[in-house]
Amino acid sequence: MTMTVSQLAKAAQVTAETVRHYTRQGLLSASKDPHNGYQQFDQAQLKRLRFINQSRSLGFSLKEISAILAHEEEGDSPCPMVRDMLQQRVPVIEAQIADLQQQLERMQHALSQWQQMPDGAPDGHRICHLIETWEQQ
Amino acid sequence: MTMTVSQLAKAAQVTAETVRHYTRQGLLSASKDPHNGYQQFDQAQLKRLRFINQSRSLGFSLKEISAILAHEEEGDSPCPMVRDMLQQRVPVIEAQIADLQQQLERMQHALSQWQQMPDGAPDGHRICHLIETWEQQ
DNA sequence: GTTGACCTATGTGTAACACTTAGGTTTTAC
DNA sequence: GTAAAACCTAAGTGTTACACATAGGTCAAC
Repeated sequence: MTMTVSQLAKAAQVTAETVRHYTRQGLLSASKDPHNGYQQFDQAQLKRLRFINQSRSLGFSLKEISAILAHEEEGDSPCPMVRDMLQQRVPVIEAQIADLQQQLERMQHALSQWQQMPDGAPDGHRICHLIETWEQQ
Repeated sequence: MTMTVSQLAKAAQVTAETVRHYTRQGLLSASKDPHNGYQQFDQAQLKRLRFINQSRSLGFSLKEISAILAHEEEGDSPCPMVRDMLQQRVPVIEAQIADLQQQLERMQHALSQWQQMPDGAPDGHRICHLIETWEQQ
């Protein structure tokens, strides 16, 4: 009932490299086949890996997931922590969206400003006048 | 009329580390004071650094800015290239915004699903039922 | 028995810096 | 006049979550 790296990877829809990475980081644990040194994973590790995937799709970093798993291993319910972490992340993501939207507006603004402007050959004074004479905001 | 690292940094509103980084990456060039080995920057480098800042606020990476500067040093106008690069980036940024918005919705959806759910103590079968029983999409 | 598909460990690369280490230099204040 | 504060150097490490490369050992099938 144990699996190798790539069997576990396939079962959880990730690459073998990802499984190795998580194992190196201590998010998954493996025993070793004494015969050939291959890593062996059991069903509990598959559950763990699926848990990691779910958590990642909620936006948690590997470090945060480590903390959640560690919390649980000490016998505490990580759920209140998880609620908190997710709630705290909401405004962060909202800020990231706002930043990107501003970025997009700057880009579109520049493009429309540039629509009527010629390219201009290099004259030794300017690098690219489109950029240098572009007015922000 | 030459400046040290931190004088240049101050003039362009960046940190001294940033100036050193750009210099190491070849985006800025410096001569050396033979007396003490300090890097010396002239006005052209200040212009270059301001150009880099403008470009970065348009979303160009250092690698792309390198390419723009190299293009210009060969006597070609980088302007057509700059237009192209910016136009190509627009849909990329739009996609990033869409991704983040989906992410935000997943998070908010999870939080509202969890509102009525108890935390649940660890039972050896579940890590955090909030996450494990959470339904995506 | 060899080919192809797997496995191992270790190291490197990605982006754009920030920070640290360990030291030399210059300026300022007392 | 000197000592501290503030600067400078080069080189290396850390950040994120893997992907990829290297050099080799293992296993299943034909």
